[in-house]
Amino acid sequence: MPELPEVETVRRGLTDLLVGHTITQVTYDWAKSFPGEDPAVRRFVVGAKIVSVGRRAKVLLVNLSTNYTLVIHLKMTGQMVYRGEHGDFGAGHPSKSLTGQLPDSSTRVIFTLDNATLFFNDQRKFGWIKVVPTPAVAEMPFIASVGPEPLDKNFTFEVFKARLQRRQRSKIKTVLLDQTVIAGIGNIYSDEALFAARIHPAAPVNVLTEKQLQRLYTELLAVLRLSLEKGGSSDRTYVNAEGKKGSYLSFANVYRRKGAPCTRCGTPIERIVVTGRGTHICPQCQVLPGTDN
DNA sequence: CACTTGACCTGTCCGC
DNA sequence: TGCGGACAGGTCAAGT
Repeated sequence: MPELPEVETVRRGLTDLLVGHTITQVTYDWAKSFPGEDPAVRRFVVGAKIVSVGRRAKVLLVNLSTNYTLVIHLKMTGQMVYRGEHGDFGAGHPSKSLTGQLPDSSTRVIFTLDNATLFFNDQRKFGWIKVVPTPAVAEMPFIASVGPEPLDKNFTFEVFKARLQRRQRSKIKTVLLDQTVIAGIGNIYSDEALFAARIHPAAPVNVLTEKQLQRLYTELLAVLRLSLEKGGSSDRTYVNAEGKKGSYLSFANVYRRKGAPCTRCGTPIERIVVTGRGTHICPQCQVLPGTDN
């Protein structure tokens, strides 16, 4: 479930650890995870120096000196974990790491660097790495169609409102999860932002008042910023570039708290399904417009 | 076009 | 203890 705060945390970690270092070898054990047969790998990845690490929505962009980019999507269980040449610092901190000795059974791709090793682990194999000429990244369909970054300073309330207006009749949670509307929001932060703004996730956009939209905008940015500060959310498998968990979930009000008392009113949190997604609400604080309970 | 469902995968958890 | 099934949730493709 890496969403914007988790991917951004990984990006920052990789920037500190990788920039300036050279990829000397790449191995992989799952073809859908990495285009190992593509000649571009041998020509433009092996031997390349890492010049910067970027992010767009939930996608990591590792830019290489060859003017190629590793485009990485972690999907639900992907990890990019760095181990220095002195080896396994995760093992010394078992309570803070989800990864012990690497590689392990979830390791899909191994990047050998001049000074270290970088592991792409992905238990469920949904994630992927593509090798793309850097100027072509912007033309990749997902990148070309993705919405604005919510933590950019240009992302004002007016922009937020205008983006939502494209989907007036859709359920607000479904719209928040749509990457072409706003970049980087997934199940955790949509549930948390809607709770904080006291909006029912199944409410259609066009029934929301200006005041509710204002609250949603404010709370959405607040939960993203708080999570970034806490190093993201580690539900099951998420770890940062050093193999360590984030602590945001201990601040979550509804996500994965089914049955626990609402932090605002004490009512037990419920789990419902909205557009096929597990969704967490306080049935007291988040009332669907047009209903009385 | 808007919206929903299924596919992609594996590990965990729950009930019997 | 073992086993079946539900569940986790990001994105794309296919179906209604």
